[in-house]
Amino acid sequence: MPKLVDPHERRTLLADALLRVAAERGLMDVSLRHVAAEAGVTAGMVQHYFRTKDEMMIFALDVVAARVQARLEDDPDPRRLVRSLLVQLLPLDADRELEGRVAVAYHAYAATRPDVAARLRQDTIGMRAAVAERIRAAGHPGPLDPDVAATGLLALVEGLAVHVLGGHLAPDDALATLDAHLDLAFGTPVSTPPPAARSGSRA
Amino acid sequence: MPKLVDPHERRTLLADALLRVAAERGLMDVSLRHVAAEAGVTAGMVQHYFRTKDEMMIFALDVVAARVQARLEDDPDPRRLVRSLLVQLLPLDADRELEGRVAVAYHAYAATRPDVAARLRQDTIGMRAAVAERIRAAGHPGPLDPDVAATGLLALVEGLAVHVLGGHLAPDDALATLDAHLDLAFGTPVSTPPPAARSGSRA
DNA sequence: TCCTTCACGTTGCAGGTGCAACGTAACGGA
DNA sequence: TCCGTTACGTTGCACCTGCAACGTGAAGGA
Repeated sequence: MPKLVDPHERRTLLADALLRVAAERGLMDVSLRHVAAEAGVTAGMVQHYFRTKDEMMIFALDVVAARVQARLEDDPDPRRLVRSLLVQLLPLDADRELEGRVAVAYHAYAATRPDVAARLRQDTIGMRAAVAERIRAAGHPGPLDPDVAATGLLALVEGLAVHVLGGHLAPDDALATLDAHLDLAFGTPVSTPPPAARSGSRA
Repeated sequence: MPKLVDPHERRTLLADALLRVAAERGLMDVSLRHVAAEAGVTAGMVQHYFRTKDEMMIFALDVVAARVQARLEDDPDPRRLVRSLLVQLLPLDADRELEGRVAVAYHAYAATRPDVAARLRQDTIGMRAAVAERIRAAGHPGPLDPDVAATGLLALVEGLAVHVLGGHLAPDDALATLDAHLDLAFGTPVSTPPPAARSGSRA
């Protein structure tokens, strides 16, 4: 065998280019040629590593899912673990913002591609179960059923992410909202720092 | 002047066709020709009523916003009003499911079109202010600051809608989650009906 | 009756799309 | 040294895209 190239590395390189294009110009602008240009390679090479465009899109989704998973460091404290899991789904820094834009784009994309939808669903359901389990493990039952609380937290971060990405909400407010709901989910006393100047009437 | 045609009616007809295409096949499949075919007219007529594709997209967004607004009936009870506002953002029936798919698609689209983003932002901020005001009007302070609660509720329904649309969550569970959080926001006793069989391990 | 004005329909174009087919250079085992 | 395999690069094709340009029929005021 010649050339000895790690295919997975190449595919990951291309997936990164795709994610950059998707985040900056939207999924509608993701084409073989744009991805190739972004990666600095020819369109032919992209075709060499992905037989079809859909295959490339799904691989890119796998890449981000794996990275989110990898960023999770084990924490003995259930609430801290859940919080770190949820916080990294919010677009609080430049990297998460890119991933957030990609996520929104993929949710729209999933509406027409059943296999993409299945992939997203699997991730969501897994996280929900994990969150519910940690809430139960925490021991202090709050006002919410753990399953309801987990469902709510997952949906909440999803919505907060969308609102922050759209510029509807300041990142700090998103974080404060998340923490307040974490308090409720974990049955700890609510300690909402006074919201800065959130009025809603000045726009 | 000949032919006497109501332009707004025609544009709305085309916008409806666009919304159907967007909901069923995704925003990537929204093209002048597809919209025209869905509406049963020629592409030339579409061009006659919208000088550019973007103009058509934004008009369609205005149409749904106006409809959501129009469906709101005044209710003296703050909580009932907020609930009816939020419930209609969930894809609980076929019509709302179409609108939900459109909304997700537009959120992705807004990432690249600043004017679309501005339109969405305006709606979100308006609703947030309205919800916060009603929570305050209700009188029984709950565990959450009204602004935080309003922000949370809006983000929650956004996320719940995404999860229901993706098949990650059953509509009933979404509704139960919303009601539980409404209880918290309005400071009323939590009355979560026992969740049916929400396990998360059966998918 | 004419003739302007509106409401479309038709045609065409330059560019982009996914993808198949084919070419080729280089490495490594035989 | 030969030769098969791998890793690309190149070319081409059928199709779709938004949009401009132009054509046409009818309605209604003059």
